[in-house]
Amino acid sequence: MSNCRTINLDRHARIFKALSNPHRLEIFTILTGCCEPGTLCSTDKMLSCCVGDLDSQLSIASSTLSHHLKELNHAGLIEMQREGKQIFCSINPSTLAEVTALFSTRR
Amino acid sequence: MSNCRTINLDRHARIFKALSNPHRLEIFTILTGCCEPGTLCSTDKMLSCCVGDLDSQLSIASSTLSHHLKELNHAGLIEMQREGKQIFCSINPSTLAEVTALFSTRR
DNA sequence: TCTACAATTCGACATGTTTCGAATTGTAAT
DNA sequence: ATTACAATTCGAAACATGTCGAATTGTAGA
Repeated sequence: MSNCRTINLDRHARIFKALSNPHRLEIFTILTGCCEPGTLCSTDKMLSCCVGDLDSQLSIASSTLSHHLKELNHAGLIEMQREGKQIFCSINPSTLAEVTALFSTRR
Repeated sequence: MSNCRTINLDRHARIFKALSNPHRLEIFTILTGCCEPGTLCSTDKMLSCCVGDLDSQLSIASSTLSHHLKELNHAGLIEMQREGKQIFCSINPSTLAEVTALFSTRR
């Protein structure tokens, strides 16, 4: 029988928790380059930007931003890599695909 | 111009917060009748059940369950209606569609 | 090596969340 | 009315989260 429900429950809950804070959701939204549901806008915008770029858009302390980025990263939603003095953030496409699939199977 | 990002941010964050708790996510999963991502399983299962039905599957105090149901309800994810002594819960299809759309527009 | 810039870690505080048991409300049957 | 069942509300305790400023680490250039 085995409960197929409980297997990914904690993992998925962690992903949703990462998206449950308005600032983190905004970061996620900036990085996906997406605006309104139903629209594919800003297709030509950058899909990766450094921590400072995000900092200038968010009106929170940079230490707070750091904290949020770590949460998104630990949830597997974003990737971060250093380039010189800066650290660039981008969406982790496989996690995004996973969450998308999660919803597309529900009615 | 105008920031199209911030409009639904708080609302969507509230929805994700509702899904960020393993127990609430399990309730949501039970009510969608869905199991694993990528599969459309248990198509013939009930998509609505009463609070007691959920209670028997969750090993938490019924007062805690009540609390979680209220959160899901306030986030717009589920609907609840009394039938005699029982209260039946079901997925709110429009919110589910909204969240699904949210992800299907991101790359 | 000094300096400046980019970003993180640390400590502290206020606030919010999860959980329970006990008491309460609402509904229906005896 | 009384009883029994279904579910919620309440109050309290333990725990987690969001936020900041100050101090720290890491990187590159003068």
